Amino acid sequence: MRKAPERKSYHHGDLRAQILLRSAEIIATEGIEALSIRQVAKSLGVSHNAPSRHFENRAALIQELVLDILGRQRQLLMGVLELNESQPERTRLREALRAYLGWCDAHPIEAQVMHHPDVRKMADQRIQEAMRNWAHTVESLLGHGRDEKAAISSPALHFFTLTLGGGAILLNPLLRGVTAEADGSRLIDRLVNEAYP
Amino acid sequence: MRKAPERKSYHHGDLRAQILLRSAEIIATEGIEALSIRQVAKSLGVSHNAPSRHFENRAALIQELVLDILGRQRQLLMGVLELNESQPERTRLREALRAYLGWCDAHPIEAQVMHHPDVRKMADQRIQEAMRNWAHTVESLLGHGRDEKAAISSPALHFFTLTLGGGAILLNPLLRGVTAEADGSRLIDRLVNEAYP
DNA sequence: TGCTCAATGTTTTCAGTGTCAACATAGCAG
DNA sequence: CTGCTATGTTGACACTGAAAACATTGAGCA
Repeated sequence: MRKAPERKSYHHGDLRAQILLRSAEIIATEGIEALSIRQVAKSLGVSHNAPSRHFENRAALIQELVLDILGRQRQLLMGVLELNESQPERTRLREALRAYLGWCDAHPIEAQVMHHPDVRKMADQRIQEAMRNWAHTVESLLGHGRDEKAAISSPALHFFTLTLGGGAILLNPLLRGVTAEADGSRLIDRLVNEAYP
Repeated sequence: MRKAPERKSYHHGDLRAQILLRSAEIIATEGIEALSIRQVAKSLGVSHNAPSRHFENRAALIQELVLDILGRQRQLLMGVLELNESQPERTRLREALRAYLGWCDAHPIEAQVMHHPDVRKMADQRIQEAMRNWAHTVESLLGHGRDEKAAISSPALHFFTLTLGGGAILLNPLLRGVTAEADGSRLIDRLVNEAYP
């Protein structure tokens, strides 16, 4: 039994997973821009270039993390969908918005990840598909079967506006300062009440 | 007669202004993350460290540019305010939202600047004041005298949500792709109609 | 068993970044 | 004219991501 930080076995065996874990930690605490491949490698006791065997470049690593975050967001929405299945549409939307904003408040940095420049530019197939799934979930929330080709429905579009706008206010200290509403849950209440009164 | 990009006069005389101009160009075309102090210096035919005499660090330079952008956004809103002074409140909000989203569509990168990580963190006095002025303008649009201390009014908060949410959809290729609404002005129409029907 | 080879890590190198400190020049104030 | 200060230059440092060449390992195969 060797000591904890050892791992002198050349082949780490678990490096890819470890990189993802550590990177997720850093993103969640310091934001994407603080994520440095070299630093992650160092903190895992591995050479600075080892990660390149598992992720072609920095963007590829970030993308993997973003996919995970999008997946969890979708899980959240689907949970709300199930919980309020028997409720009227407006109630479902209201609770979904509240849930989303609550999640933003609880995971501020991860919630921002979608809007990060490094991510916004990603044209990758899997990311786009994840986004479409997100939309699909919302349309389900509205009881529509989402037609993949057709433009998004108006209630869903409006719901998107409200989630993204609310999230932006909640998560941007500059914007939030303007509202002069210090308490997070109070701000969320107001946002939700204005959105679906 | 030396070559064209001359200016060998050691003292450039106008460097600060030139830096701001060139930086604004770069930001507007390639985004903030593409802005490199060294590159700007080089393109102005000046040593890599010359800008440091005018801007303490990169953040200080960016801040100056952001202040300018925020100022122009506010001008835009105030223009709408004047144009629709005699209109009912709902019409004014509607036109203000349309103007804002139109501006986002026309200046996509600058419109994003507020949400950039480098900017979001800025706690500087002048930035915060600029944001408050922005809010103040919106409250004026609503005919309220804005009380500096009090929390933002609900219609203004909702207006913020709609602008920021609409902007996010409009400006994020990922999100915009989900709407399956290719045409910008058509998307804006739908957003505005949903927001203030 | 022993060999080979692909997967995985390491080392080295390069170009680019922001920032700091030391130095150079110019132009203005006395 | 003299010096001082604002402004530019040069050089160095510590980072970063990326690519190329090299090393080790273990798994599959003869």
